[in-house]
Amino acid sequence: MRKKAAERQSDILDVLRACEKPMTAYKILEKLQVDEPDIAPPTVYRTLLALTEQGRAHRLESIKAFVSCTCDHAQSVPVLVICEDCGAVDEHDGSGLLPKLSALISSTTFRAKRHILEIQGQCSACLTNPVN
Amino acid sequence: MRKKAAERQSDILDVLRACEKPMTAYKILEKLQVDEPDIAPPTVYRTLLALTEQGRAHRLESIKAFVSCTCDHAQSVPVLVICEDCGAVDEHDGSGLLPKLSALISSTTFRAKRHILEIQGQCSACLTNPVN
DNA sequence: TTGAAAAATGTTATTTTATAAAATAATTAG
DNA sequence: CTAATTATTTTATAAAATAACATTTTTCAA
Repeated sequence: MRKKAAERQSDILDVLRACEKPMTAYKILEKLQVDEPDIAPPTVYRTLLALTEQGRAHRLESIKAFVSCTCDHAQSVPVLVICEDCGAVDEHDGSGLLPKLSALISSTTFRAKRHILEIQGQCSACLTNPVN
Repeated sequence: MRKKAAERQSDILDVLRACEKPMTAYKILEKLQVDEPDIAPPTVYRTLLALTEQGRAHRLESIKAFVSCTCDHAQSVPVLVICEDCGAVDEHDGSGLLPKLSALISSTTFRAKRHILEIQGQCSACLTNPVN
């Protein structure tokens, strides 16, 4: 019995939500394989592609991992703040940056399709409690 | 006879500059192997790490490739604009975005170490001349 | 209905990207 | 010098991603 795409998508979102930290595609695969041992990488990648296109999940390009979206899925400029120490990720809406961003590149009349904004550093918890 | 790190770094920068488009680590490796057939991936990755830490090259996280820096190497916020069609990359200085960016995340007192700003879309040349 | 075409999903195998660990060479302090 | 340290290379493998093909499901015209 095969699953519908929508069901796979919510399965994967459940996995992402169950773990507060970002997960790699292969970590997600492992979790899914507990119940369905025959799932293979392309299934996970295809589903993650659909989820990110819908804005229901985000791909953290700089660390090759995924998180579920915690903001408005329709937002165009997610800003993903990643703690290098504990791995926690916080999401913000960066739409307010768009005017400045387009001003930066306006001279080249570039048509922007996707904005990738990731900030790496230390979160307040890890700054307070350096051992982690 | 082995090469000094500085020499490797300028070799790789030369390779990057010779090709205006971004190059993957393995493409760079191929070019280096023309002259030095025994070079292996770790040498390339180690050198690229040094170059990116110095700000003399940038890693395009969203396309897993590298370009030489064309702006001020000391700048803290490179904005890399990537054309999805022709692959060309343009670099801008995004330091002006810092106030707004930190305002976005100030509530969490996050200590930012690295800003990743990449914009994907179509450059003016590809918009004008759709076939590419 | 039904079965041919299209769309969605699954499977196998491979490619691409990246790094761990061990080996070797160079450098430096005593 | 030469032992200890550091830097670099080499070998091997791990991790991430996708191509190509196979199968199943759905759709919809006849």
